[in-house]
Amino acid sequence: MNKINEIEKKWQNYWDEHKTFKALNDSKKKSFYVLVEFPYPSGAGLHVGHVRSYTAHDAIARMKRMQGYNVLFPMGWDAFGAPAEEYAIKNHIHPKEAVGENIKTFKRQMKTIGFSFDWDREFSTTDPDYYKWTQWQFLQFYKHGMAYKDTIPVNWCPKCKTVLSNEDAAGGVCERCGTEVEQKEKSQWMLKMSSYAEDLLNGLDDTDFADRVKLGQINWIGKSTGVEMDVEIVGGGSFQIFTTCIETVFGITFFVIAPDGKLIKELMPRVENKEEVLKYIEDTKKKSSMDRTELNKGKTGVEVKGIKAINPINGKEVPIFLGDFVLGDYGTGAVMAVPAHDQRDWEYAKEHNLDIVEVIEGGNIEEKAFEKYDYLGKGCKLINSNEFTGMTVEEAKEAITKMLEEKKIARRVNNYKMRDWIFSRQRFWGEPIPMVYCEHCGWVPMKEEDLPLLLPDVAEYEPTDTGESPLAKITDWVNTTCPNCGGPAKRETDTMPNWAGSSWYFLRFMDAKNDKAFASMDAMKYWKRVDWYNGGMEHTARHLLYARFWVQFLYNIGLVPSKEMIWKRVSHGMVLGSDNQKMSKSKGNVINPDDIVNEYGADTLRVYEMFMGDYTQDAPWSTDSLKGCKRFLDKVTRLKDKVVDGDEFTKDLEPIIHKSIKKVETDLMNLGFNTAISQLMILSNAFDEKDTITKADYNLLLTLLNPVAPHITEELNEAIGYKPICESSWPVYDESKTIEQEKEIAVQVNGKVRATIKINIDDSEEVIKEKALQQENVIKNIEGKEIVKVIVIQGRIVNIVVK
RNA sequence: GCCUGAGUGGCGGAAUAGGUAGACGCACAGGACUUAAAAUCCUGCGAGUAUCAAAGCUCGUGUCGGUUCAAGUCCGACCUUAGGCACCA
Repeated sequence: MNKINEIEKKWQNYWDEHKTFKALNDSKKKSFYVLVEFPYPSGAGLHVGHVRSYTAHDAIARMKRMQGYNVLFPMGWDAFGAPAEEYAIKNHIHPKEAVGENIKTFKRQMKTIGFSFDWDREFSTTDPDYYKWTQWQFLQFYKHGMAYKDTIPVNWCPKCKTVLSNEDAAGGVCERCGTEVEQKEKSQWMLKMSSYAEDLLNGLDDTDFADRVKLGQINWIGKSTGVEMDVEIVGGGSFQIFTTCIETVFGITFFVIAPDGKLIKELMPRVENKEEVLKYIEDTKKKSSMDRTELNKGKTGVEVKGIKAINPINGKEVPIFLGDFVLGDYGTGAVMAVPAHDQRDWEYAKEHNLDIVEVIEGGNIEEKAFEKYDYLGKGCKLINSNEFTGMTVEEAKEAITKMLEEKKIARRVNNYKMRDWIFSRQRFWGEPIPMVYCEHCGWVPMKEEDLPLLLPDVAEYEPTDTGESPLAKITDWVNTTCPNCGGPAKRETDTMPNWAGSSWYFLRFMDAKNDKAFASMDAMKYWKRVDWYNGGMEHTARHLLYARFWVQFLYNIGLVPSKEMIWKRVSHGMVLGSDNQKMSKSKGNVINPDDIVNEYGADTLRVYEMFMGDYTQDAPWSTDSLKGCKRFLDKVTRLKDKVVDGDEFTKDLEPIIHKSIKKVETDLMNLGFNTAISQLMILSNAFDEKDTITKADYNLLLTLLNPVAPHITEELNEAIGYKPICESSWPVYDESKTIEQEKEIAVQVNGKVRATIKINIDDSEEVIKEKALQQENVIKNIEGKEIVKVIVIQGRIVNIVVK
């Protein structure tokens, strides 16, 4: 162990022994809750990317403590999940053990880097004491009608043998293994998240998420406002369609319905070409969602013969088609097709030789559809639309909707892309779903007092070929009695998705040891909310949405104090390899934080990761740059030799000192970590130019640097005989002292800098003007020209406009 | 296709409400100290042009226009690039 590591160890022990970072639930101080996403403890150990965001928020936590806040900065483990299970299958080690080992490694690494977590609140989502409450909350969802079983076509990964949520199957491939996803009918637990769509949208107003985060949420929820319209079928019956472009209703030349929807099943008895239709339905099922969403594959479909629909606006009979571009689970599962004004419909019409009727003028429908993106807001007018002809699109939209509403054949509705949350996984390494199936009573929830429902030890981790969880093989666990009638019953063998445990963990941190409730109302009221939550960009859509949904539900049943429990959400950029590529074993560009700590020390690693660039942006690793940060810390260390007694700041260092306090403080709170460090470098350089500095000067520099480099600063501070920085207060700057008396400003002639002048802060505009006009190079440049005006911006610039 | 970012030296990146573009750091070059190396210190470092040397001058923040006394910053069109969403009616 080198000298640096010894010093770092010394202070880490000091913090441990003194419980320096313990957050109190009964404090009179103002609360401040900083949260970094708890990691999945993978076998690879801590990534330098973790170090970046943890250091950033560690610095904020440390500063806030010094500013007198009771700071909660917790850490835990999101340890359920497929990777641990994959690892178990491969190596025949129980995930519990593998995860336990990984957690040990992560924790050791975090400690050597000196993060100021309150380790007394540590837990893992896999602890029965924790997942007991995850299960308990599931029961609340169930009891309030928010959890239900449904047989639905779901995304099925043939390799992982599991069902994937739409989110996990994004792009038609399994997020985990990249295998193409198939469609399979399965009975699944679902959470009625879609009923919270509007609330989740509105709730964003009660948060301080970064704009790009809010937009991510909004996009994911995917609200569209439109009209639902009834369509009569010739010879009886009707169905509904949803459209956002009711203004094009006169352009309907056919309807398209979803092959996986309910409507076609109802119509089946009347279909003339049953065989053809059934084949198409089967084909659609076989297609993975990859094929189905492939844009350039052409528009397949078959006509549903023997059934015609009536366009409600003009009574015209039009054909009905089956097309797999229409989704059974969005809107009504049926659409009106207006090929003149929708590219998708246009292509379908071309492929199947259907009429194209133009109803909005301004495009060239011979070539392609004239779509809403093209015509909206441009004053385009309707044609071929009876009494609506001549109206602008915007007028017609309203007038047609009104007319249809009056006739009671249409209503204004909203639709959301966000679906209900598929909550079942056919996996072993997850929270067991505390439900029991009884022949007599159906699905019955377990009694709350019987929780937790422990995950049994299994010998085989592989999912069964039928896609059931390995739990299904443990018959003495599966067979149980019905909590309702006492008869024989079977347990649910599916487990919860990985997102479950992470949807409420931030509440548990507020009261981590509570065995009466997931967290007490008092504790939640004291901490109020997560003041600042940081995580990866990849989690800003889903995890955040799930967590917000979970909280809103708990709020609605009176279990949490507010509807939104996360105030500010920011996300960090990735740390890339030095080749500007994502770090990966195969590319050989991975940096192990342990190596850096051993060679350069934790403080250097911390300073470097804060200095490397814009926190919200990706940044490549550079060992050279890291060395530069080591040099900076060495310089700070050497400054100790210049220290002389004195408990006041050196007079002429005062402006830069006060400026530095201000800049470091505001930059840290605005994610400007790199500029905060650069200010500290400037301050050190200013100290270095002096022959001597006072203890007060030095202590100030160390205090400002402490949040980022907590070990070395404590050591140096101790050496000059001051009490530990972690037990001291953050300095307060004096605004009036940040202003420098003398300043150099530029003098421009016609916007071009021609000279600089020194001005005094008290100089009047006249004095400055005069000074500027006396400059040699200014005189040269205005010679023989007429001065139109002289612009003086106090303390900034002089611009002389000449002709 | 839609929605977000981002384009600034050799490199990472600075530039609060438009006001000296390139802070701070890295790399590089020259010098000092040293028997030597490391460490440290000093100087230079956007391009071009001028000069014995300097001052100076011209150009320069992805491209083309515009607004302004003044544009990296504001407006309009576009290009490149990263990410998200995507047959969502």
